[in-house]
Amino acid sequence: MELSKNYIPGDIEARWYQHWLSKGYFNSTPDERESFTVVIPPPNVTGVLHMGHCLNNTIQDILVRRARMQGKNACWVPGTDHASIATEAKVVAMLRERGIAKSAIGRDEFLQYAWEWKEKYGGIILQQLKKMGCSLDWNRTSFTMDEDYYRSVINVFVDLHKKGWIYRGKRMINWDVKAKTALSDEEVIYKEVQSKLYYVRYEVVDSLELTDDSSTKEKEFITIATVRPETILGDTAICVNPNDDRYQHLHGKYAVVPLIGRRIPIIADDYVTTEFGTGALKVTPAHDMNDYQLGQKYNLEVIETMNDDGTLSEAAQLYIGEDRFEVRKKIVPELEAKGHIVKVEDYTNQIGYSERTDAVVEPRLSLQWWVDMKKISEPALKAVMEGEIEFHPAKFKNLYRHWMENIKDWCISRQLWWGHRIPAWYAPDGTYAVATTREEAFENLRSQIADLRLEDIRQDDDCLDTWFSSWLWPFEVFKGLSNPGNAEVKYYYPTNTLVTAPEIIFFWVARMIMAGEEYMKEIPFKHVYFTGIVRDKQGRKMSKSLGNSPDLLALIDQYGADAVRFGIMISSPAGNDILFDEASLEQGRNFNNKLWNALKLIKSWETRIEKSAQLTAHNSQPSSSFATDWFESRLQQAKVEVETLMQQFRLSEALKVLYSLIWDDFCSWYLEWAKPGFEQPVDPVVYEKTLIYFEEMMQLLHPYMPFITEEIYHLLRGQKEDLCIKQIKSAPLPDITLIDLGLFAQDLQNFIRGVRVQQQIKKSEPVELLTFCSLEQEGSIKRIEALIERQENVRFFYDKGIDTTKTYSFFLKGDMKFCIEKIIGNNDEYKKELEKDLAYQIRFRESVLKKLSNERFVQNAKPEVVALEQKKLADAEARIQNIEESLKNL
RNA sequence: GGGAGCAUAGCUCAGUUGGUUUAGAGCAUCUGCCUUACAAGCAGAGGGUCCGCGGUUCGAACCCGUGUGCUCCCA
Repeated sequence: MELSKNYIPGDIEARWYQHWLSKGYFNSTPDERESFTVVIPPPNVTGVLHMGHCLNNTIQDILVRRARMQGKNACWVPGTDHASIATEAKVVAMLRERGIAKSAIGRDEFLQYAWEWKEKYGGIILQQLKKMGCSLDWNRTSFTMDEDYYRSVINVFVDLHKKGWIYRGKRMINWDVKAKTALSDEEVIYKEVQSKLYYVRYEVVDSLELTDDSSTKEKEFITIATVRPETILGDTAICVNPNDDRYQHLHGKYAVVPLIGRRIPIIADDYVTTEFGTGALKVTPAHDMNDYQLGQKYNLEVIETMNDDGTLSEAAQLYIGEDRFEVRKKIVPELEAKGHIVKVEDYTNQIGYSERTDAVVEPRLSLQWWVDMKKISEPALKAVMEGEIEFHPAKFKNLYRHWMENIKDWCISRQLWWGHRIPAWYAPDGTYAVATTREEAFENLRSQIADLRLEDIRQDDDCLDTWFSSWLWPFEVFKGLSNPGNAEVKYYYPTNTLVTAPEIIFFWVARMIMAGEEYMKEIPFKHVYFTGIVRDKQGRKMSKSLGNSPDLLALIDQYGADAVRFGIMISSPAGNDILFDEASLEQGRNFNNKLWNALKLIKSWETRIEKSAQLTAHNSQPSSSFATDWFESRLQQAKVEVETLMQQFRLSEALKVLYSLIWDDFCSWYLEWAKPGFEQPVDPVVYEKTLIYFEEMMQLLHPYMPFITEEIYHLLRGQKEDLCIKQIKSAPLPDITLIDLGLFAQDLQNFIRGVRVQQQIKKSEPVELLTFCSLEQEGSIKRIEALIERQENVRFFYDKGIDTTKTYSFFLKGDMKFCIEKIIGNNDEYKKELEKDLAYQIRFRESVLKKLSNERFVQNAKPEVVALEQKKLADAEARIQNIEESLKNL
């Protein structure tokens, strides 16, 4: 079969993925083997594959494929997340395009459209994962709104409510006026914006009563600074710092709210900073987080001046029904006209925007459902701090602890329809019951309300935060809650490793641990591997709005999935952000090509295997025997290194080890050493061993680059079994002496090549290598002599002696010395070089001498360290002596 | 304002309990080569105030303090 000039990934990748699927390699059923379970962080049904998924899922696939090759029963569960807010937004937008308003069609019809949308687009991302080669068990594909899953979410709500851990409360929340929904703190993005700071003066009066004293004395004013003048209408106090001398005399007095004339108390609290603005703060408890707290403390009136869509309510008295930002524009001139504006300054501040709709977030009081986190979080903190669950890298433990120790209650209601509807039913008088069914809730309510009819009760319109369903993911994908104690959940849970982004350590990781502890009485996973955030070349986070996120499928088409996987892994240390650069994909493609060409070389040997008896006496060929023995040890060494690095989750470094093993050790050194001479036959032993080495390297590389490795494995010789499931054998201990001898051979060859370049000696011109060493050393050199002689076109001479009238280039290794006579070339340049080296060596010797003559060093340092310094000294002295000799002869 | 992390070659990063480190790798750069697997390649070369300052130590990229810069989280 003719192999193409370069590796072409397209067809090969599609073919192998189909083959693996048809063989069912990715499907897992419980058996007697050790399980290795990974659940995918369920991507949004709205999503398409982006670089973050690529990184995250490549890592999971590497772990899963390796586990599968190590004899474990690997099970990687795919699935998607219903993504309440994002999906609802997509469906609303789709309906709007068709001229349909969500409010016009009602809940049931809306949900029909939503399900349609989900069926049509929800699986796209999973299809894309196949392109990347992800070895997921597709029979297990789950969705957070599957029937059983849905019921489990509801049951958890009912259960936590029964335990008293879920409550209903009016709280200041982040309100998205566009989506008309509450947002969690994490869904708010703060941006720096240019605002105006308005200084507004309020008249001061002595009492709450409307006594007309304006004529008798001069009016007094207090000036506050605000960026939100439209909220003045909801003011219920002015607050100053108790120690602020400017306002001492105003404590206990009242201020008059401009335009509407309401009288509000002037209170003192050290929450107020004297330096900011005028040192006087207007307090609007219904529309500011901090003001709300002040309001609670001083029992202030709460006036909600805003509707859920950001327009002003009747309670505002003015501008009713107009948008908050319109009102801001209008109220300023009116205040100005009435003499209330003192001055206006430019001001830069942080304003919260909705992550989903980009609307300015409005702090708003709302009746929401909450989980009391203090009760449920304790075991989850312990599990991580005591190391039952390991974080990689461990630095995220600190972050986790800080959050868990300062945990706030979790607002779990969302004013949306797409999701798990809150199982609470209300009687007309507002009494409510939480239950799994309407009937159950009705029974409960009827015991409290005499003449209640079933049709009178109404279910809560809101649905639950998406994270309230995904925190059950690691066990509910095995129906751990809907079918408790079933064989699958027993076998697969706890899962082994979770791979996710540090951004969702609180939303998801922490909460999964809580749910696992609460409902399975066991941690959900043993290891959490945090990937970095994928950024662009300039370090900006990849986002749709910046348009800096490359089209992953196009990249796969261009470079191949293996190259993309390589590119993203080679520069991706755990927990560090990765700066995505297409150059690394190119490196991946080049690596593919290197592998392909090594394959071509070895295939070309197939027809040249020497079958006659004279060559089968393998031992009579010391050079190829050395090459195979050396590489065997080198391969074993790398295998051990890879195993160690993988265990530490240092996947990027393990890949670097393999890259260097294959490119440098195998292609650059081994193949050159083992290569037969021009038109020479191939030693069958060398050929056989080369195949074994190549196969083993493909096996080690397979988790990273599954497609090309499988392809090469099959092309090397007609294999019946697939690499995908071939079990990795543990490596015997490598022979370090052999590895060192190989390194020495490489150094020596590099020296010869350097001399050739420097002296402009052509490769075709033979060179004499004068060798000075002991008899014992000569034994070792003999092992590498032939291959160096052939590859570098040199001849070794052991007893020729040196002609002291000539100059030489030399190479020292311990007390061995190798010389090549200087034939031509610029003597001045060579002299300069030698002098530079001499100066360096002398300085180096001095520094070592200084150390060794320091008594305290010799006394305190470990003997090995001292011995090492002594060896350094000896080496330096030998070098100096040789350089001086050479200089003398110049 | 509170907390955390990071700073090593042009870029991305290794550097394990302080001693083969007057510091490594990959990529990029420069020079020479279409050499019988590979120019998506081969052979060579250059490139560093280990962020600044101070301390501990016989010895510091590494430990301690401090300053600066960047990033993130919380408010």
